[in-house]
Amino acid sequence: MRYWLIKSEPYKISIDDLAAMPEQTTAWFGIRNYQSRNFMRNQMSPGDSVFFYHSCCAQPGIVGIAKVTQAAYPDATQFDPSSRYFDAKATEQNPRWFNIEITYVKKTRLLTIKELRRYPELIRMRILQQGNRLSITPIDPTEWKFILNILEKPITQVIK
DNA sequence: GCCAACGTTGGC
DNA sequence: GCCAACGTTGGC
Repeated sequence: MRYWLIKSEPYKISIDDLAAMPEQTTAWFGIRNYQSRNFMRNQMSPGDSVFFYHSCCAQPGIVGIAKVTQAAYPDATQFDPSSRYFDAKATEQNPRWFNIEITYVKKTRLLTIKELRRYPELIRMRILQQGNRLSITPIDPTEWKFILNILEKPITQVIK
């Protein structure tokens, strides 16, 4: 049982989009970064918990919680020449890219990256490191609990 | 829109 | 296997 943070550009798939999907579930396809692929293929498994993060938008931050509901399998878009995620070097026998599936759990308040940076307990988070661009990052169990705790408190008690 | 940081590609 | 060039990410 592990913890993760997954970035999504809300104009592609927002937390509301995820909630509106059939079964509130989607394949997390289109990841074309080896480190993120390896996390999915080697480590992510059903039952893992996920912070859903909006990036590349006016207010980047954590917006909800999801869970992994399907272990990694080959990403179908790599075989589809009409897809922007097509990869000519991938074959059915030797797929290069994988996706897991995630399912909506709940929305949270917006916990912005700006706010995340204010907690010394979170300074080691990957997404807060300079230049970090990984769209899937592991979250330390201690950090997970810390963030959950922040999310449960009224905002007025958290921000000075 | 800018730009720093990083990953990937490809010539050698 | 090096490394320059290029493309992408993502906060601001």
